[in-house]
Amino acid sequence: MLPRARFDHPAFSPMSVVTRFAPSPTGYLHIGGARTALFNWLFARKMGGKYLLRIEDTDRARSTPEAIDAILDGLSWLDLQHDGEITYQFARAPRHREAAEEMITRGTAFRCYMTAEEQEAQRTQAHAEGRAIRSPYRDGKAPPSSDAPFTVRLRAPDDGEVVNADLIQGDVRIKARDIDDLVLLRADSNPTYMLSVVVDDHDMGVTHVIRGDDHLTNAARQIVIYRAMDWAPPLFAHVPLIHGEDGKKLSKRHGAQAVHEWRDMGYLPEAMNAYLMRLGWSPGHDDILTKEEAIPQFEIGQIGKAPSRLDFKKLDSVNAHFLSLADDARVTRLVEEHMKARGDAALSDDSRAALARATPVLKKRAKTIPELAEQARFVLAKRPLTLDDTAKKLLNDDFKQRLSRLRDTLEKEPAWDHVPLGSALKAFATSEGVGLGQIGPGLRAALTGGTPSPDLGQTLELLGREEALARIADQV
RNA sequence: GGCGCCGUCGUCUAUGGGUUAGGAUCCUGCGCUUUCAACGCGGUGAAACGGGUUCAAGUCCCGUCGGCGCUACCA
Repeated sequence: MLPRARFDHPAFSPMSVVTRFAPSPTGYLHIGGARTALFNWLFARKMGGKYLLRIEDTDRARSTPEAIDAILDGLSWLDLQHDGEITYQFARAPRHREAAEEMITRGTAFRCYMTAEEQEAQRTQAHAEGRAIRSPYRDGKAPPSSDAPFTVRLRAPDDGEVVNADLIQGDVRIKARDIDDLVLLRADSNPTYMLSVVVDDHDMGVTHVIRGDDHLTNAARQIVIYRAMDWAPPLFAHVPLIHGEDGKKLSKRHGAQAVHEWRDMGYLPEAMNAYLMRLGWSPGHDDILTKEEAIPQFEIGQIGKAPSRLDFKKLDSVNAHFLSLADDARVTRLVEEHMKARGDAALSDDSRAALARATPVLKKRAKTIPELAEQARFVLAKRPLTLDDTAKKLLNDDFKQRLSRLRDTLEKEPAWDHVPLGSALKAFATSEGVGLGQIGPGLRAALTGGTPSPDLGQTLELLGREEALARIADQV
């Protein structure tokens, strides 16, 4: 069992900050969850505190080991390492029951013997009266029989209001009449989410609960549970949700929601982090920053209250930024993996080397890995090249004469480097009495068959002397 | 239905009552130029609506509209 909390007083020092990310393993790591994890991680690092991970698997029917792996995978891809051991919530059910029992003893919770029908009737009545549901057993009404099944319910406050001084949303006040006698222990004696979160957050010493604002109204109900146990509640920060490009709640039809899908689409984890952190949060000046750069600047109070939308175009540009900065060998590997995943034949050693040579140039020009793979086609193409229609037109008989002369010039080039090669091209154009516009497109057609490629000097260099000259020779 | 939260360019956002409402991205014009990009310089584009408080409101208050959440023996 975990040690009891040592943070029963809100006057903790910054060093004692404890945050947590608490996903339920019923699917993949959602990008909204990823951002929540990021915010928790950022805040803990900023404060020199701890960032904990808890798997909320109390829903036995919907929780799966595969989902746990997927979530752990996603978090590790994003390099969001948690401190300490992972807490599995279901394993702590005995402790949760113990807390429920304690509340019964304290008189802040009670056994409720309502049948499903009675409950439905109560619900209807509460609905009609515009208030939350209350149990007839809350004040000690005798059970219908000694062996009647029961749930354990929280005894909601009779009057007053509960105030959550939310770090993002400001003071949120809920009146007592709107707080229900919620179920703490089910009839099978398993704890509900509402009980488990409170007990676990308390026992784990969580000081700041940063989560999606779908939990905003739950905070008030949870505060009541803290009071029922005579525990000091943590500080809450409810982050607005992320919506799809159409402004609607994220759902299946928006496509990619899981982080592994973004990885497969060729986005870099550092780009995902940079993009996600700026959804709802702004440091004021910098637009693109790594999570390490964000640590000192991170402020919960700077998180906006309005939901934000996904914008793939913006993500693309953020990804382009990090792609151009990424390590060459890593990018090359990612491109290879992408080509393999899309079903291409494995690269020969020569092709792999050619790709590796091209990566430093190409990574500056591409937004994503698939796009880079597309731009690398010209290096990987095998002779004789297949020409597209434009290339065929460019390579007419007249031009072939000129191409032949260019080849002779190029052959004499001592250094096969893009700078002198570029100069040689200009000098050749001058000697032919034409502009580069009369040379470039045709040469490129011969060199690539029509697919896009970088600057011609670069293209020649990346192809290598032998291959470049051979491709030209193929066309004259 | 009840309760709660939200509402600045298309999008992400800055703006602690007084600004020509700033930046990024997208779109777009021009430049560079051998394609495509990249890059450089410009441009279009915003305070949901209506009241009020105030000398002064995007900023404070109220209402309307719109979006979202909770209202489960899901989390």
